[in-house]
Amino acid sequence: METLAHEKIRSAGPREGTQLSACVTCPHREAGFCAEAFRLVSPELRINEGGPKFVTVASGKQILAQGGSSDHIFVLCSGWAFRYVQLSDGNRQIHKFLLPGDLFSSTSIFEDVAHFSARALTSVQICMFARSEFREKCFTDREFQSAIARSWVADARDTAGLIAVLGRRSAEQRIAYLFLHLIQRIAAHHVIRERRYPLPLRQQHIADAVGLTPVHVSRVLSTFRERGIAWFSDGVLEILDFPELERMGLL
Amino acid sequence: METLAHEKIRSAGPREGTQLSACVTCPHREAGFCAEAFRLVSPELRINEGGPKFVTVASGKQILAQGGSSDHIFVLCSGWAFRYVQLSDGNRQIHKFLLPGDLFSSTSIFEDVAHFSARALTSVQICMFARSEFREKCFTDREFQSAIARSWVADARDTAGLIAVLGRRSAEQRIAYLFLHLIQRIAAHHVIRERRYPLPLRQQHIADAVGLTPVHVSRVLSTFRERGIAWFSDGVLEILDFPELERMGLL
DNA sequence: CGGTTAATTGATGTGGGTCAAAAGCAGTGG
DNA sequence: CCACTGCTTTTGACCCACATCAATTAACCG
Repeated sequence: METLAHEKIRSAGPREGTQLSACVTCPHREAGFCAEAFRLVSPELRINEGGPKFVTVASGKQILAQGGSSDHIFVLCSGWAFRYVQLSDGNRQIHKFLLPGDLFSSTSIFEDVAHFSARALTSVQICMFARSEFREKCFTDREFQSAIARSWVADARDTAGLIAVLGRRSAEQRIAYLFLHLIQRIAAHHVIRERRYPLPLRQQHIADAVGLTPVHVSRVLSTFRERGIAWFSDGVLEILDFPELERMGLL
Repeated sequence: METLAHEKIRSAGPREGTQLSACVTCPHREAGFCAEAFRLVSPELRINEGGPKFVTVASGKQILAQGGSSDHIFVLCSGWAFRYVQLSDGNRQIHKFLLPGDLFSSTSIFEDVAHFSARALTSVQICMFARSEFREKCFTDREFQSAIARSWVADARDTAGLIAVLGRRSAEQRIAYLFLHLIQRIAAHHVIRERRYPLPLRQQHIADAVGLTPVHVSRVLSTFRERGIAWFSDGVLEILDFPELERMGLL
C-alpha cells in the first residue's frame, strides 16, 4: 500500500506561482485546467496557516486506499486519475475518471473513511484541504455549497448512467458510452482540434471501467477501427464517425 | 405516462394523526417506519401554509418520470418503491429500492429535473416538501444538513458497490449481494424474526436491479433453494444459510 | 370457468471469458 | 548498436454463463 503518506508533501508558495509551475510539470500541459481546480475551492480557503498543500504523485501510484481515512479533501490540479473499488478476488471496478479540477470525491467532505481507492493515471498534482475547513465553508458560504451540490448532482447522474450501462448494454455500447462520456468532459475544458482527444488510458483501464476483459476491449476497438467509427491508440482517441458512436453509446 | 399529476393529492391534517393513519393503510403495516420518514425532514418544516402534502400511490404506478421536473422533494412514508433509468430500447435498470423513511433522491434538493424515474412497488404513501424550503434549511440548519449528508454518503457507497457488482460479479453473486444489501436496510428499521424478511419484489424487479433476465433469476433462485441457502417467494425472503450467502455476496 | 400475470423448465444460441502464443515497443544496460 | 526485459496489444481456439425462445404450470380474479 503505497499511498500518499509515502509521497513528498510540500507547502504551497504563493498561489499563482505554484499553480502555474504545477502546470508546467504536468505531462499534458493542461495549463487551462489548473484555474478550474480552484474555481471550486475558492481563493481565500486556507489550511491551518500556510495555505493548501500540494502533492505530486507519479503515474500509476495509488493515492487513496479504500477503508483508509484522511482528514483532507483532495482536488486534482493536473493530470488524470481514477477512483475504483477493490474486489476481494483482486479485480477492480473503476467508477470514475478524474480530470483536473475534480474533487476526488464530493462525499469525502462528510465521510472520513473512503469507500473507494484512487490511483494516478498520469503523473498528477493534487491539492489538499483540511476537511474541517471545507465543511465549515459548506455551512457558511452559499456559493460554495452550490458548487459542491453541482458536483454532487453531476456525479449522481453519471453514476446512474454507468449502472444502466453495466446492467443492460453490450460490450460495444459500453465502450461507446465511455468514450462519449469522457469526450464530453474533456471538451468542457479543452478546445479540441479535429476530433482528437487526449485519453491517457490503457485498454486495461477501459476494461476495468466498463466491466469487460482487456482482450475483449481490444477486439471491440479493432472493429471500431475497421468500421471507421473511432481510432484509439497511444492515449489518443480520434472520432471518425460521431453519429454512429453516439447511436451506439446513447442510453 | 401516469405520474403523480394524475394522483389524488390532499393536504395533510394534523401531523401525528395523518402519519399514523397512513401507516394503518400501508399494506405492510410498517408503523415504525413512518417516524423514520420524518426524522430526516424535522417537524417544523412546512410547505406554504398548510404543512407538507401527502399522496397515496397505488402499487405499480409511476411516481416520477425521468426528465420531468417538480419543485417538490419526495419522502417515502410507507410501502416500497424503486428508482430506475429508462433505456431507449425499453429496458430499465433499477438503481435503488426505496424503503419508508428514504428521500426519493437526495440530489433532488439541488436539481429540478430528475435524472431517473420512480415507481411504486407496493401501495405507497409519499410526503412532499417544497424544494425551496428544503434547500433553505440546508443552509441554515446544521443538523439538517448533516442528515442530508449522511443519506448522500450512504447513497454514494451503495452506488459504488452496485457498479462493482454489475461490472464484475456472476449472476448468483449479484443476487446474493442484492439480498444482503436489502436485508441490511430492512433490519435497520425492523425487528426480524427467524430470518424471514418482507421483500415485496417480483423476479422481474430483481432482474432489473442486477442486470439479468427474469428467466435466469428464476434459475438462480431455484439453485439457492436446492442448496439450502435462501428461499424467496411471494414477497418473503427466508435466509437458510447466511454465511454461505454472505460468502457469495461479499464484495 | 376463461383470462391474465408470474414462475418454472427445457432446448438452443451467442457474447464475451479464458488460455495461450506472438508481435510490437519502450526502456535498460552492456 | 544490439540483446534483453517487461508491458501492452493483437489474434486464434475453445468454452461457458447467460440470453433467447417457447411451452407448461400455478396462482389469482372477475
